[in-house]
Amino acid sequence: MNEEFTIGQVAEKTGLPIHTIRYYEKEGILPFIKRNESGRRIFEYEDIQWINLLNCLRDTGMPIAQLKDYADLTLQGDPTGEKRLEILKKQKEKIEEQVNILKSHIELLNLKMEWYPRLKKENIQFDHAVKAWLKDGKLPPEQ
Amino acid sequence: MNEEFTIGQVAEKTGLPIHTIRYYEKEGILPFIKRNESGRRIFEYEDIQWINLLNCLRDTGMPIAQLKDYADLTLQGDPTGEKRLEILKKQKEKIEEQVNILKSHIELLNLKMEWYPRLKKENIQFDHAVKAWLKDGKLPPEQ
DNA sequence: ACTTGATCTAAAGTGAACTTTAGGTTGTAG
DNA sequence: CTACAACCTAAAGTTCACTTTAGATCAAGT
Repeated sequence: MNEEFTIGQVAEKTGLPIHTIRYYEKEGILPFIKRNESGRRIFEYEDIQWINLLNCLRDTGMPIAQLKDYADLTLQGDPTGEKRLEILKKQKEKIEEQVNILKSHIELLNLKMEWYPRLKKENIQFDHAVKAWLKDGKLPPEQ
Repeated sequence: MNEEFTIGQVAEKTGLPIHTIRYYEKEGILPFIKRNESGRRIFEYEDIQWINLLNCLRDTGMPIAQLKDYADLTLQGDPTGEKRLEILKKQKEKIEEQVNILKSHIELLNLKMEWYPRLKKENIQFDHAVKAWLKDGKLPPEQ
């Protein structure tokens, strides 16, 4: 219980390089980390969870400056919960939208591949005209 | 039909700065753009769709070099459809996972906020111990 | 005590992705 | 015919997010 970790262990668990963890602390987005008597960083399990959240937000394009805002809110404690919730929800919606864009491109590619043999046989291009035929997403019957 | 656009119009429609569009072309990730007699770029509707896909992939962390690979596959035409599909699916799965991570953090925050008044009243910290009680995600009955 | 590996700080360096600058061409409106 | 906005290239500059370097301290094993 209340396990403690060194920076090296945290690097391994989170996939972040040691130097990046120190850099993040300097930027103020790891505001909870304690030190021992000789100045070495001590991480707890919650710090690892926090770093995982940072990783997630970074990987989806949130800049450090915004992470800093989020960290500052978190430092202000529970009363800022609603604001933080808002930020996370917005980010979630943003990346859900990206998922939808990707889905539609995936569908288009699938459609193209389904059409490809037919198009080749009939020597036509998969272009806007063809896409227009495809409103229902099905191949018309072969002539 | 078969509408054509200038770089300025495309910039407006896609949200990318004009200079970035030119930069993207130089990097080889806009391989379909034609020119008029005097060397100006001519964009079609499909080019705008392509840029939207690029934007989506970039916004979710795909580097230019990988976009270049994807563009090269696309240039090779329909036979590389499966490969491209694989790339898009992988990216989609990657960002769906990020959505899940965010969801779990959002839930935790919601939980904290639900608990906050109780914790304050009983003067306890929302910490590991508390989280341990919460396996079922519900508040225990008030004592 | 001595070596070795992990940690520390401060500061300089790097790579990717733009962004700006400089100087030139084009095309439409007055 | 001239102004002026929109376009062009090539090249230098900037920003962000690390990453590396240099030099010091600490902790465990022999």
